[in-house]
Amino acid sequence: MLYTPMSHELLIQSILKRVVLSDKEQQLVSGCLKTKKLKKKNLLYQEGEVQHHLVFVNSGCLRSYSIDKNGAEHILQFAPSGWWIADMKSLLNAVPSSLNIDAIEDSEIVLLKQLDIDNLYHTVPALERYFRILSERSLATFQQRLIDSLSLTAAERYGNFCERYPSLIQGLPQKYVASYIGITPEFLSKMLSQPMKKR
Amino acid sequence: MLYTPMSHELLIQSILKRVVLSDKEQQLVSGCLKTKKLKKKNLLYQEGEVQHHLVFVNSGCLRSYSIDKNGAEHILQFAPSGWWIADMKSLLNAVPSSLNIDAIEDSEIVLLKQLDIDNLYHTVPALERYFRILSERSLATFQQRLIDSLSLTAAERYGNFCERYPSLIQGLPQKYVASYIGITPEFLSKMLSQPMKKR
DNA sequence: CGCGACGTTGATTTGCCTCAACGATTGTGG
DNA sequence: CCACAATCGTTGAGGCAAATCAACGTCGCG
Repeated sequence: MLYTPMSHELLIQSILKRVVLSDKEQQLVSGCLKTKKLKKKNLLYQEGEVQHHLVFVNSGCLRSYSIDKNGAEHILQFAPSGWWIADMKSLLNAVPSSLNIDAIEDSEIVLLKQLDIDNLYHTVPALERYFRILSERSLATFQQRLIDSLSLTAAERYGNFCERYPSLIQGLPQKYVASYIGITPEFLSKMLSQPMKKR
Repeated sequence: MLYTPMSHELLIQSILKRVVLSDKEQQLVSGCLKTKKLKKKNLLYQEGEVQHHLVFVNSGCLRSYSIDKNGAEHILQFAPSGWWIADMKSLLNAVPSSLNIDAIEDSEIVLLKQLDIDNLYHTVPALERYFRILSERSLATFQQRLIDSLSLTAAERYGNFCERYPSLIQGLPQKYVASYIGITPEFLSKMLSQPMKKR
């Protein structure tokens, strides 16, 4: 008798929200998953390593970020509970990543190897639809974010961030928000103390 | 007796490079395609319209761009021959687009309705794999571009652009390159006239 | 030919960064 | 439970990358 471990529940639910999986198919997916705990500030992946896993967040929150030549961090993505995170370039091409991924809170995560995903596409065809949908939606999000970074001021980008991720803001250090919208913590602090300009 | 119009050849080839399609399946896809010619500077989609089509470029070159509140254009994407282009947010959610799409050269394009795509996923399952792969790769590209825009200087971004799209540069007005990498045409001109700093 | 789009150049401005110093808060080990 | 260090946010002075505005030369094209 097979069963699905508790720590895979959230991930399976995420899939079932988008596509239909038989019990058997759920087992096949579940069989490829590895659960892991990650303490706050601990690195999962470091710049220079090849990232072989898609990462699903059960609880807590991760972030991916690059470090520029001056040592400054630039956050590409936050991944709270229920979200996936990965460096797609490294994952797809099996090349060394230029991103770091770490936990910003104590977290429980689920790892899925890219190799296993490619196999699962044959045994669980619906999974291909799931990841197509996910990729498309993620693509839409990154397109929008790039447009914003090209055409909006820092204050407007901050406003957008607050609107789009109101729940993330709670307990998130300001300097992470600054890094995400592409400004320094000092400048964000000054922005917030001023009499809130338009937008 | 069915056959595939010439103007669908390049698109079908693009699919066959990634997945296997039977003759019958090729016909099914081909049956949903609409070819169209677009003269230089002519708009295909305008800000505020809902974009219902994925667009494949047979020849020529298109661009997608937003216009900010000061009237400045910001180019999100170039699409030369063999590339797809669309505003994913508008396409997926059927909401008004914030992007314009126009031709920067006389072009021939092929249109594919989002509704037809969704139907084709049932009759041509391999198509789902094709678009999954495309979305993932596009996602990787946009992730990288966002990292670059967060962590690199204008000169470095220009260098990257030249490395990544050497063939695009030919005949492309400088102001479009400037808009793509997120600077003004004046500043790009000054950068290029100066004794080429590091990188 | 003449007009409009493009690139160039210079003077000036500005949005955001850098560096440095300083409280406040958190958390940690003794 | 306190003392101390580390982390975080704040504030100020000064600096720089890139924008703005304007003028001008050139080229391609109708």
